[in-house]
Amino acid sequence: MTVLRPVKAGNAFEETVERLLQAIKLGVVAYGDKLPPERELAVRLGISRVTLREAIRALQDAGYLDVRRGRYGGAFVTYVPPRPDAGDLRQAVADMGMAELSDALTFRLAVECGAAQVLAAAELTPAQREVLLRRLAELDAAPLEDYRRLDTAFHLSIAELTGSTLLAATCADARSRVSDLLNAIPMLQVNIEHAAAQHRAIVDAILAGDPDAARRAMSEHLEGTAALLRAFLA
Amino acid sequence: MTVLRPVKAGNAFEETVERLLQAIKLGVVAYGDKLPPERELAVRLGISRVTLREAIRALQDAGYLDVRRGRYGGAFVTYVPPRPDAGDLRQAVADMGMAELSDALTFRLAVECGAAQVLAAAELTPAQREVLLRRLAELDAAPLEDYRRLDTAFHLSIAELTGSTLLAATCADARSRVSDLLNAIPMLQVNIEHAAAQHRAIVDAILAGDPDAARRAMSEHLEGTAALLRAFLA
DNA sequence: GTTGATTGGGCTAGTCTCAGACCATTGATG
DNA sequence: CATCAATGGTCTGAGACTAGCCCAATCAAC
Repeated sequence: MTVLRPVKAGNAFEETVERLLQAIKLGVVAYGDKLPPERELAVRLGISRVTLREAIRALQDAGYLDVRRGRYGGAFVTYVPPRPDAGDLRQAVADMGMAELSDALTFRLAVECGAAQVLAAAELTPAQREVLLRRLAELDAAPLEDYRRLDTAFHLSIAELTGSTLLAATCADARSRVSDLLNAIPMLQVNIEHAAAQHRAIVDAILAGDPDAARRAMSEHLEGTAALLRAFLA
Repeated sequence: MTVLRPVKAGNAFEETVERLLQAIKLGVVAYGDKLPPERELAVRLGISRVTLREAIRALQDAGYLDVRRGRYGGAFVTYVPPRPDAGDLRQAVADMGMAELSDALTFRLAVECGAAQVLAAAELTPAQREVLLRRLAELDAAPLEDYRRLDTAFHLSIAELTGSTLLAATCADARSRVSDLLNAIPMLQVNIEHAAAQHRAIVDAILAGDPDAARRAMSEHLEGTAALLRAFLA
């Protein structure tokens, strides 16, 4: 009875902290950027300013944000992803539990492959093709410290370009469930080159309008990082 | 910025009504069945009994439930899916909006194809194979009034068998977003036979361990119903 | 019948969340 | 240096939601 699951994950405060953390860790707001003004953000998140402020305060205490008052003030992101470390990885997995990890990886595989397939099956406008190619180029040209963020942006673009906000939100959710783990994997040059070739294959298949190839390329790519994860746990 | 979307869709009461309606319309609790006792259900939904009772009361007033007190009492489902009708369909689409409909169809296509692919790529136990075949057989043998419910059960089984509760919940959500529309499509014998062949193809591909074929079969099946929808709107 | 277990019905005190108003700080601009 | 717009900081009263408790109805079992 998967449908009679909890209606809400936690209280508004916890949910908000989680969501802001997601935005920060996925790099939607990069280091040095600031969040939208409280009044605006509260409306977008569908919560009161009081609750939002409590969440921001918690993230400030935890060292993710630096809040400054006055005009041109705001909540600035101070978080930098930790240096990849196999110990952190084991810790992150332990926090999460193997069952939940497996669930998250399966979930991500399914929704991202689904997004790639759907996008490949759609007729893309020149503007959409351009977005995809630009994200790919940015990722290829990325300095190491921006790699994760731009990789995330690339993957999320595929879902967003399908035009389905539900799918985009689901892919963002799936990604954020494994982001701590991905961030803990040491980035080796050989892996990055391997990933670049896979990214290229995904884009080629989408632009060629080949859903099967797109699915296969995305599947190989994600299985690759899943295998890396398992390798570092063994 | 798809990640800074609302934290919650509505208040607890509305969310609960929606969730119970989902369970009823998807046939998770069939006609004549009763919901779990209030105390138990409230815990499972993560809400207070007061809020749950308000939701049940609303569904009772709307004619979906019949609530009886005392031992062996409970909230019994009285809802029967309306007779398919093209007028209802147009109405349902109008209530929903074309953009949201398109979003929901894309979403469903992506997640269900992803689930089929993942399941085909997994090594299934004999028990899992049996569940899949049983659901298929039940659907083939279904009397017309049970068809929708068993069709839903078949589709959800694919997601559940992947072992990912996240994926199962997402597929249930995707299905429920279009269930009103599916229920409004007149069921012609020729369509049911066509669907049966597609269901068979999906199961065959999964049992054969062929993710590409599974994806393709699911995609064709869902595009078929999507095309039916569009046809009835033209 | 009487009993007892199970289930819905209802009340209360306390916490969480909200909307809205007002205050305090900052810094660009004139 | 004075102004002022933008932004975070704070308070309050109202409503939503919760946990926990007890009451009322029903019906199988004895």
